[in-house]
Formats: sequence, C-alpha cells, structure tokens
Amino acid sequence: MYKKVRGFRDIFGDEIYYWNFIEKIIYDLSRRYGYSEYKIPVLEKAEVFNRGIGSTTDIVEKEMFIFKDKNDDFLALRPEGTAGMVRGFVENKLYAISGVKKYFYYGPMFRRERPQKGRYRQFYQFGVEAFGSASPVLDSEVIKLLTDFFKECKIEDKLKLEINSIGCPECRPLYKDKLTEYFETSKDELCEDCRRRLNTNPMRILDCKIESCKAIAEKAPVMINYLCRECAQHFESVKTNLSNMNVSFEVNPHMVRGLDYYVRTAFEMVTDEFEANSTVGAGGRYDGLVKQLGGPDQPGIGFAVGIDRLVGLMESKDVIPQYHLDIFFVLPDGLLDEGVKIINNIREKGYSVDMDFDLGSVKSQMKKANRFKAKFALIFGQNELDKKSVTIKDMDKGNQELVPFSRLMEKLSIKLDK
RNA sequence: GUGGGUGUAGCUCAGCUCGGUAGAGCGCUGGAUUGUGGCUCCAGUGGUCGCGGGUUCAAAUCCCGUCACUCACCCCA
Repeated sequence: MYKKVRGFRDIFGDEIYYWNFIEKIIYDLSRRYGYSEYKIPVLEKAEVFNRGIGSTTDIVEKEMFIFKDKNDDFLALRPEGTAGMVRGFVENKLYAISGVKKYFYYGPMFRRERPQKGRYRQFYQFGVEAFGSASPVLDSEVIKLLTDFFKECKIEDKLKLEINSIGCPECRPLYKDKLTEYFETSKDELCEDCRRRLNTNPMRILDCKIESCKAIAEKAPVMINYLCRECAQHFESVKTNLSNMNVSFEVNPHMVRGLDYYVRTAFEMVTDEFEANSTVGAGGRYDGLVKQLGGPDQPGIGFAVGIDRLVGLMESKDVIPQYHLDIFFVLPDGLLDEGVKIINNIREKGYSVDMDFDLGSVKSQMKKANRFKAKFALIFGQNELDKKSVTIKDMDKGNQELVPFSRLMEKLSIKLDK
C-alpha cells in the first residue's frame, strides 16, 4: 500500500467543510478591504528566498525543499508567500501604480521540518501584502483585517492579539548591542541554546521557554525603550488607531521576528489551546524588502495565517453549520429510468439530491438517507408511479405525504426554500 | 537534526508484566419490521498482531534490528 510522504496529508470528509467555510471568508473579506488575489507560483528560483527571507534564517538554511533542475538552476518549493509576492511585484513593475497596492494570496507552503501538532511539511497560508505606504494607519488597517478574519471564523475568543515594534536598521543595532551586553553579564546562567543565540540572534533569548532564561530575560532591556523618534511615533500611532477601531491588543515587548525583512510593527495572533505552535497568524512591516529584491524603495506590510492551525482551533469548537443533503431519493423497484428523470429535474432547480445506486431494500435506502442527514426522503415506487406521484417524507418530523408530479416542485419550494 | 511515546479488526483500544485457541466497544451487513431511517434487541462480517530476524516445543507477548506514526525541542504559520 502506498502511503503519503511524511508531513503531507489528505484533507477530506468532515474537515473539508471547515476549509470551505474559511476559504469563503478569505475571498469575501479580502475584497471588502480592497485586496485582490495574487496567485504566486509554488516554485521559485531558490535565490528569491535566500534574498527575500535571509540566507541565515532556519527556513532557508535547513527547511527548504530545494533541488537542482535539469538546467542546473536551483529551485525551491515556496516556504512562505512574501518573498515570491515581492518578486512578482517587482518583476511586473506593479510599483509603478500610484498609491497603495493591496494583494492577498492563499495556498500551500512547504517546509521540511519535523511534523508535529499544528505543523506540517505542506501547510496552507492565507496572507495579505500592502505596498507603497509607510503610514501607520495602514499598519492598523492590516491588523484590523486580521482580527476581523478570526472574528468571522467565530474563534476570536480563543485568540489574543499581541503587538510590538522591533525598530528599524537605524535603532535596532544599538539595541542589540545593549541586549548582548546585558546577557553577557549572566551568560553562565543561560541554557545551552541561549548561549548559542547570544552569538547568532540575541533577541531570540527574550523568547526562550526555559524558566531560568525567562527570569533573566524578564529584566532585559526591551526594544520599545530604544526606538528612534520616527519608530516610536510610528508605534504610538498604530496603537492609537487600533484603539480607535476598538481592537483590543497587548504589547508584548518580547515578541521577535525570525525573518530578516521585518521592521517596526510586528504582530501575532496567539492561542493557548495548543501545547506548542500557538501562533495562528503573524505579520509585520518590511520596508526594505522590495528594494532588497531589486525594486524601488517602496515600503510594505503584511501578514500570514496558518490555515491548518486555524482549522485545528475551530474543530475544538462547534462553529460550522453541518451540511445537510436536501433530498435522498429512494427507489424500491426497478424504476431507475423514471427516477433519474425526476432527480435531474430537482437538481436543475438547485436542490441537492443523492441516491443509492445499489438500490437495496427500502429499509437500507432509508438508512442511507438518514446517514446522509437528508432533510427529506423522496420515495418513488410502483404505488407512486401508478398515481403519478412521489412520497415526500420529512426525516426530522417523520411524517410523509403523497404529492402528484405536477405539484412536486411547488411543494419542495415550500419545504426547502427559506 | 535531537529526545520521549505508540504501532493488534474500517475506527478507538484491551491483551504484553508472568509466552500456550486473537478480544471488546463503535461501525458495517442482515433480521425482529416482505414499501420506511433514527431508539432497542438478536445474529453475522471483519485481523499476514507494522515489517525482518533471533530465542523457544510454542511469540501479539521476550531479545535485536528496521520502518511508520505521534508528541516535544530547535524554529516557525
């Protein structure tokens, strides 16, 4: 028997209704905020991600599906959406359009990590990107879109918005020096990982889950106290605008970003439902990225939501209306040809109809009607044919009535149209 | 890449310590109800015990190896 490859999965059955529900929200809500869909290729030259994400990040260093093409190009399955989006933005010269350019994407991403709860090698992200404005009002609008999204998914009560400012290339280096200096003094008390982080990425220590490190990080200097004047003003404005839109948030000065391209505003939607992998959506500003990938110096901001994790959250809460088949068609005798005509007529009116092609006993067909959660069973046997009628049985109430062909559609409309 | 846990029926799992006929619940099929579902009762169907090797008269059970899944770390959505 063939098995799926590690970290990949099939999505079907009850779970797929959650996906369809979410997908509708993605398309409707994005449009409402003025974003148009952008379909990014799944495959890019590996260089796009090296440049865009940062060649020293874990994503690029050890998590990309990368291979050599027949013409010796190195290609990679996209591990995230932003780098490819920006490549397209530059390649198609979309920067030439005046004003803010807003796009959203939705699709699978690929990272070669060890799978665990809420983490797969193929996972789906919905993300938005807005280019061309450095206004903090845009930051707050993007964040509002994110919180609206979870609200429509009916799980906002399971999530908390955290925001932070991680400074800019002007003020962050100074802060990093201060931070490194601080941690150096208590280096011996840090865990092994954190001693390594001290050299590679000291800001990560703020994020460590080990109690002893937490205690040290607690008193560490925080970025928001070292912001340059512009960054500080920007952050204040974002917070004010969020409050004006009634968005509740928490400033988490220990929030960090793994990807090099982020500046200033960083935000996350986190849950405490999962043991690990508690971030369901995250984003931030990336003002230098467009230039980094060969375009003009246009600012940008965006977020990405992990749909697999979102579905995982929603499944523990009964938020999706169950799917009910309108009609299950029961044919006890050899009246298949006649029955199919009726079924076809009903489908063309827009109702959902199914039947059992094995045509077992009426009893077994009724059982199937029940299993499909049909609202009505239509029974069509010799008795009905003789009277040019169909029996309509209400599966909830249990009552039934004989309806002549000529009045069938009218009857269904009364019963099924809300 | 590192560490822990688990692989037995379609699904959830018991049995393994202390070797001796492979089990339960749910599901599925049929019947009680010959043209009527859900509830109940009855019967039936269903497994190379992950795979390979070893020990033994005898292995789901003990030993070795291997693969898979899973949770966690690193990191991330």
